[in-house]
Amino acid sequence: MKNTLIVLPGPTGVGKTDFAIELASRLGCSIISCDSRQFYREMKIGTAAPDDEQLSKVKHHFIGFLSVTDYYSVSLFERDVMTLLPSLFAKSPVVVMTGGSMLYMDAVCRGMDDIPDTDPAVRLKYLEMYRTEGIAGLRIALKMLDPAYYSRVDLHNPRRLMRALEITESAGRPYSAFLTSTARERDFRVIRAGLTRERGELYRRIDLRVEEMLRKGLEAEAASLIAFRGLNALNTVGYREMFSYFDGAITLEQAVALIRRNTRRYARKQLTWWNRDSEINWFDASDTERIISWIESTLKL
RNA sequence: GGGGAGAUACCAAAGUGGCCAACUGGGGCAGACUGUAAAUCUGUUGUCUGAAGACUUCGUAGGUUCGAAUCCUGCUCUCCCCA
Repeated sequence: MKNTLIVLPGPTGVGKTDFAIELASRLGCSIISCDSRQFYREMKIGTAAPDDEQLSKVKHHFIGFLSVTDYYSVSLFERDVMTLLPSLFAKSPVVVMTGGSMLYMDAVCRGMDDIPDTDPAVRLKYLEMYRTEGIAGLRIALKMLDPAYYSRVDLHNPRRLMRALEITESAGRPYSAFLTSTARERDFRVIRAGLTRERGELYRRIDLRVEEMLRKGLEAEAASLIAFRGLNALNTVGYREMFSYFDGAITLEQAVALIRRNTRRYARKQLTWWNRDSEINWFDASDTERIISWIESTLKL
């Protein structure tokens, strides 16, 4: 049997963690977590990271291996997973990967193009340009430096514009020149079983999970991280809302309502992303046996 | 009991004779996405339609007018003040 990565995408709160543990236990393999916020060890509660009991059942990788102050990125994740996988496949012909970070998942399954690192000073330069000249300034600059990308980028999105500009300037070549839009060859097979649920059911589970986070001490966890609120890792549902509660801008009740709402939105966004991935076979997450039997029969093919 | 204010689409809230199917915000729904991605951004939101367009809306029942969410009258309800 060819080495196979069993990928389980699914919206937040759908029940990926439990299912992945069940599956990996049966297959006797370990789990690669693909959740860009569960990477951080200081953010266990708000990201609903697997707890000690769950972690003791199956070996997990990429849970809590970073500090919020560490720099990390999609391409580093791709590199780290590619480095780790051979050793995992040496122990088992299958490996389970689950999580909610769409781009990170794609990076592992299809690869990211090689794009050079940027000079932080260049990023600051364009951030400053955005502040002083607004989106229009970024557009003018991009139109000049990378007309090809300009013609297809979302011209309303400052992040995308600044990113393209900083790459172009740092590398001395247009950003678009680095984009190949071809999937990278992998020496293992990838099969995808998407976990979803009926929308109302998913929303109910999200609400319950937010309640559980509060019981487990989300407020205290967020409070302990308030000094790091400016870091990217903390620009995360569950923490942002708590910070504005600490600021006195909203009540705790409002913060909780916002966390629920923003989590639902995130779930929808995830579904939108995966919607265009025709290689995902979708299942109702409650159909554990059905999913497992599909995976087992697919592995034999 | 007396006086005043108001009832607008899922919610809030503009509109005070034609440019109104109705500003705007929220929410909902949909979409984009190549190292900030749980981020960042976009569209749409009365009904039917692919669209042009048609049809039904602004508490309710009438009326005035070529024409009403906008003016008049009755009714219902809500809020505030005085008793």
